[in-house]
Amino acid sequence: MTVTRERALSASLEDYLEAILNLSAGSKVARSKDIAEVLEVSRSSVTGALRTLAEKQLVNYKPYGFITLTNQGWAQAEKVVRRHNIIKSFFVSILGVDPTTAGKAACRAEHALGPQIVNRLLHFIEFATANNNSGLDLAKEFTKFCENNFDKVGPDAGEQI
Amino acid sequence: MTVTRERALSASLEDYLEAILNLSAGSKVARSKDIAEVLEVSRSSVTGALRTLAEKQLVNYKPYGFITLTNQGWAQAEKVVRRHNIIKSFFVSILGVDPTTAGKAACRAEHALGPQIVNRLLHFIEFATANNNSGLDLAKEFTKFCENNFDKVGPDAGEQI
DNA sequence: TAATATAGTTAGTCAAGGCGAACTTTTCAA
DNA sequence: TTGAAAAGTTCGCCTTGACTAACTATATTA
Repeated sequence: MTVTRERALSASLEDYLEAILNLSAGSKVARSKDIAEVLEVSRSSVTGALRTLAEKQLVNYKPYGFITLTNQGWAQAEKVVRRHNIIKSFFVSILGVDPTTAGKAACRAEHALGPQIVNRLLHFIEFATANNNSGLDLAKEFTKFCENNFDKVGPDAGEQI
Repeated sequence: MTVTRERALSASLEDYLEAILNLSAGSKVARSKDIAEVLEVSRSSVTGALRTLAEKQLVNYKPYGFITLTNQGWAQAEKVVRRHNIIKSFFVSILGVDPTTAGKAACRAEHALGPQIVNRLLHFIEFATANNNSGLDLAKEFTKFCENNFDKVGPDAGEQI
């Protein structure tokens, strides 16, 4: 049996994969320039990352050619996106954080939280939804609780962390 | 008014500060060797980090001398520790994650989650506690929910993220 | 107190991941 | 169809943060 040693991707490379997947989904083709724009990185940095990802067989890439994800790369990218969505969803729908802040935080946290915790977050969302259906809206209760106890002076007043 | 431009600390430097605070709290003095041990890093890396932190006036450091936190460094370190504890606490007491996994994840996530979200997590813990007192034990309910829906085959079976 | 073990530092190296400037390819409009 | 403009690449450089090996300072103990 041939074992391909695949080391865990760095946060940075995961970001590139994620961006490529998102761009591919949107417009069918991921252009180097757009990746740079999305990740707020120079075009030359993108080239470097693409070379690395190609070495790892995660993207099909030849200079001046099209950029596509390999099957392996697609799978990896989907995992990242999935993690991202679960985390963001938790922030928004349970914690009541605004989508923009939640998205940015998810971007960073998606590289920090392992499968067990992400799974638990997912379950928790499901739990809240189930509870919601059976009468208790957890998110709403929490929001009310925050309003009563912390938000008296205004939205998110008194942040001192 | 003199403004000291203090750039945000890198994750790595935050880790050093945190380790120094924890060691100081435990044994009154943080030794270079112990920092290396805690962070699983070479002694020379510690020296390098201490030099950087000293430049930023966050530690009092002279070669071969004692290592202590400045007031500023102490304040920063406490923020990091506070963030860490809130996040870990959420993982353990709400999500029901084991303390070891939770601690490691908190270590990584504490650099990724901003004040708003950490605050919300803290509030959520308080919310759960308040609810707990008034009859509904959220954490217990969630655990039950997980057991009923996901843990049928064993603890954390079916992790596919 | 001298010898040695331990702690700490220095110097040199490396890899990752960024950048800008200059160059090459491709595209598109006149 | 040709010549700019846009897109992409290459090159050289920088920073961060880690490492090892070799050195120096401090502590300990016989």
